[in-house]
Amino acid sequence: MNPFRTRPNPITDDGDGDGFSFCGNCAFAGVCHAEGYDKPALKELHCLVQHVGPYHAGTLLFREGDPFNAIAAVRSGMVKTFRVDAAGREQVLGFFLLGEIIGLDAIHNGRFPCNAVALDTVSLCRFSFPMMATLATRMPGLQTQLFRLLSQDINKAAAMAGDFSADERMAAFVLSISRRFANHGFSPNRFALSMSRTDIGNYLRLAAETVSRVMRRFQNEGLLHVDRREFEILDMARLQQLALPLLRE
Amino acid sequence: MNPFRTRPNPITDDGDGDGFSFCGNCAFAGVCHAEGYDKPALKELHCLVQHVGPYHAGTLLFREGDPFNAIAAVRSGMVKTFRVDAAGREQVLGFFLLGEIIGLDAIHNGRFPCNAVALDTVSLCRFSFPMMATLATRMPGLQTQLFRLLSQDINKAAAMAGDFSADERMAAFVLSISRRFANHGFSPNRFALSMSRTDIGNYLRLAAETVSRVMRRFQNEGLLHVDRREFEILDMARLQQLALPLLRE
DNA sequence: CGTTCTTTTGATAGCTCTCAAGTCGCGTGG
DNA sequence: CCACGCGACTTGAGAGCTATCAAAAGAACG
Repeated sequence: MNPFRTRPNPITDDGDGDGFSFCGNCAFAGVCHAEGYDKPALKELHCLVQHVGPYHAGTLLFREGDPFNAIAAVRSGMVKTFRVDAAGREQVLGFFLLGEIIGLDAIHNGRFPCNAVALDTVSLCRFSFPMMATLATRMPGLQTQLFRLLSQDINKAAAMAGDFSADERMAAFVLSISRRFANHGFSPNRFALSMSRTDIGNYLRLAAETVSRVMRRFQNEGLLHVDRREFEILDMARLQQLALPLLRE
Repeated sequence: MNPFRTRPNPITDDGDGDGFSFCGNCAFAGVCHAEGYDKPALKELHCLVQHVGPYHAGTLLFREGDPFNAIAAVRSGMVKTFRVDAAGREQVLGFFLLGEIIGLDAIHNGRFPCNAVALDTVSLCRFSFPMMATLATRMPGLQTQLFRLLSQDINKAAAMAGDFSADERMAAFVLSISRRFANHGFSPNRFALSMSRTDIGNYLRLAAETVSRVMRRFQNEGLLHVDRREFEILDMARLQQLALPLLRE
């Protein structure tokens, strides 16, 4: 049920004859390059990776309160993490794209503070966190990268906590997705999202109707073109200007 | 100027004949107890501590963009971290009380993403972060605690990012302060804050006037008594109920 | 080709902000 | 000791942004 608890598959090669190739997209790629692919420690890092999935859209990857054993990097697809409050309203904490790390917020209590669901077909790289922490002891670069990733998530969460207008939030959201796609060699101007308007709204703390209205206005003003869940950015500069209060990197 | 960059004082005993006594309030206290006070590694941890301060109210401890060298634990007083956006509006990221760790959000970029100011007379324990990371390599308990503290800050920031009413935010704020004081043996029902209404508003993403109005209503409803900056909680249960959507620990 | 979910669009209400004025506390100086 | 002045805080009135409610249009699914 919970792929973070089980060990469904042994490590499998991606089938392209190079077991390391997929790693170029991973948040730990920098560690690998810094250490050099030939070091024994790096082999250990790869040894504790488990490829899990694919999971189809809607699969619950873990549930709030589940014991925390592992973090995971997205190998393909998109993941949404969220909580449901007593009133039944859903709070989306984050969307996770290729290479991004899920589960860092679970370290604190040893339990996941949120649920995670696959938004489309998702494959993950699962890292046992106790093993990773032990390895980080002998691999300072890995420790540093873990600290950085954790620290980065603090900043991401803090950015969302500011009080910004619907326009600012929407612009920042579209830009953030654009940049994260671009980081992996995809077009920064055209991309498809897997989440619903409701998901976007719950993430941005806006009603789904407001998301729809802001998008409409952005289209009317020539900022972007939206066709269902496919986005095209038409005026990157103005989007950046709008998102300025919210984005800083 | 920036106490996080300089080394004003060598370690000094608190004057009570026990150099470790102040540590009971520190976020790293758990590490010390777990490791045992006699271990050499623990001595090293204490060796990299620098007592800095006191700083008087209003002193800028670091500034957005300053290079990051060290984290710090609050030894006495209260600290506010904040950013100022292009429009000149101040966003308060956090208030730091006795024993709480400042600067974890700076690891990511190697620069402080925010400013920090003393709200009253403040003393700190400064920890060189590079040295601490190195030490964490030989001291798994310290590494674990650092991971935990970072992860905790993600959750704190995420909690602030939800869309909650002014009442919920205010109740959660008062309760949070109360609990943090209580953790150090102070009364959970009576405490004095060092920050202004404006600071509270900028932290809770509310106008200062709204903070004032909510407090007035809380007083009228018998939830608490407020005299200038002194607070007394009169109905803990109802406050907790109000804060429920926001607080979870 | 109907069913269902998502998305859009419109009308209205509500929460909080903004602007403005007044009050209070406190330090300064007469 | 008291008057003054400044900053913090409170209180009120009105506006604005976004949420909510409602309904229709559109895509996806079998």
